Amino acid sequence: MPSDMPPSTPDIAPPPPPGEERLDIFVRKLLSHSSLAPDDREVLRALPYTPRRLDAGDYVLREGDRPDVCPLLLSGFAYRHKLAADGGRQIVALKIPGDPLDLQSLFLRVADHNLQTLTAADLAIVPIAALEELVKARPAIARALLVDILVEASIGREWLLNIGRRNALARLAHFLCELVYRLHLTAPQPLDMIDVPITQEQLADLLGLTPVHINRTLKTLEGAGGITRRGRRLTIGKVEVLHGIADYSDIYLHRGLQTA
Amino acid sequence: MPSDMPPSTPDIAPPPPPGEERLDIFVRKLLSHSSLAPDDREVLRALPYTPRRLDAGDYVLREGDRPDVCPLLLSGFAYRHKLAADGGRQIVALKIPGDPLDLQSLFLRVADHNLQTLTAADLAIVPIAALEELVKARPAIARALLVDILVEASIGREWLLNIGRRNALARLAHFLCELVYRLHLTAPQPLDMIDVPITQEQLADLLGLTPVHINRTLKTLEGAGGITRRGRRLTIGKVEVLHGIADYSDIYLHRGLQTA
DNA sequence: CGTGCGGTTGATGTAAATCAACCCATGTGG
DNA sequence: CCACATGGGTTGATTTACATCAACCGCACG
Repeated sequence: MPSDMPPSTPDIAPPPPPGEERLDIFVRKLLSHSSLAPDDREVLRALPYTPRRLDAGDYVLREGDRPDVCPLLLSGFAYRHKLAADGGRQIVALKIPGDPLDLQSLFLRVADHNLQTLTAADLAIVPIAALEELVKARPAIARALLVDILVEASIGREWLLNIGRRNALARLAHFLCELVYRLHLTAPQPLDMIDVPITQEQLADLLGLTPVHINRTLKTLEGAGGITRRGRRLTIGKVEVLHGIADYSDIYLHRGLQTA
Repeated sequence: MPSDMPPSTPDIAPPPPPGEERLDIFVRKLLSHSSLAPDDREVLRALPYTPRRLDAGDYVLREGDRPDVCPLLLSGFAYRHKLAADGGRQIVALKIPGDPLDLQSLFLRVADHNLQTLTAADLAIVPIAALEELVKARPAIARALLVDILVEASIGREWLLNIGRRNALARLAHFLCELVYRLHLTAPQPLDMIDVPITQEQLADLLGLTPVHINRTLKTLEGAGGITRRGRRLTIGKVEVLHGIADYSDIYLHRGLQTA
């Protein structure tokens, strides 16, 4: 049953790094917006956890759950989503490698949304007690985790603008831009040709559109040179092109040591 | 210049309570989602602040600002908004009496959105130092403030669902429902006939629609019995009607002592 | 007593939804 | 190894919810 080649969605996750450095990507994510002293980083990397491998589409958390652990996303993608009464679905957040998946459950009793993997994914399940201890003992770490929460909220506000006020083409380009920039946060090397392992239906749920319309919009975006597609594979081409179409500015990501 | 009768928008704010109990509504807001010991409440109520009266439409904060104080909203309404390149505007949060307006600036250096009053409003400007001291000395207060941030984020996710996946009528009804419930948090008495002091253009920017379409949607919502209008005055009638139209559930508000 | 902002209304336009096929790759079971 | 099922993806025809454009109205206030 545990297979390195998950069936449906192509596994874009890089192979899990060897040995004891697996939480490093999480630390790098925090460093993208907060500064942490070397010993703080060390303590974070030494957090106890149990690894967990999920297939594409597995649920991490369901609305109404009362979770008691804190999962970190080490590889693969995941997303939060909510359902309307008529069956409509809205993806309200996309999580990438390095992101903590459920900090809020440390403080809110019941989950207000669903959390599902987009691709096969590796999680690190951290016991809450360990995290709480760190938060108590290490103000800088507590602050970094809080900033991470605030940045996710800021991204949510930008999504509201995107969905509420931009047309399909700009919406799509904006999302792809954001994806490039966010992936760049934990991957210092230049990221030009990014493979986006997302289905057209998922893109639709993410952007408040229809799969059919996503299909057509992808085509015109390809015509404009922003992306290239071969079969089911969507890769980002010229980020500058997306920029122009998307009216993109990344201050809302609060990159760099933006901590006040 | 300081006048008790602001010019343009009708002042829905109740007259500021007398004497030293002005921060009480802020404490009640926190108590709506967190439990605080009597002495914690007392300390909060005793926070130092300078009162500030704003007219409708005044800016509290602009995108790019580096604020160094923490304003609380004691009376009146305010909202956060972001602008698109084509001039489109999206309101991304509505703040009601009792809400802290800018906790995030304690932790993020630059503001990622604009913050503007909707009506005339009374603020309490709390020096950051005082708040930081409380947060350090009182874990329960720190936790309550964090939960407040998390609940706002949860509301933002619900707005994404609302704007991304519901039609104009449901969207409008959902927003009005939320408003009733949130006002109820700090006002224990039953709230049936609520006056909503919001312009149709602002409603449009809030829901990702056009003023014209808001106008027509209001008319059909009135026809359905959800609201009543006399001239420029919009008041909420039957909340149950709105419920039915809006597909509303309030778990996302995390009411009650939901702290984990 | 104008002036202006916000509201109202109708006519028209259009971006995106819906409906309905059909295609193609992959996986599966006979 | 083929038959078939399945889940995306693609494409065209049609519909529709909402936007846009353009008046006009009416209260508030200066």
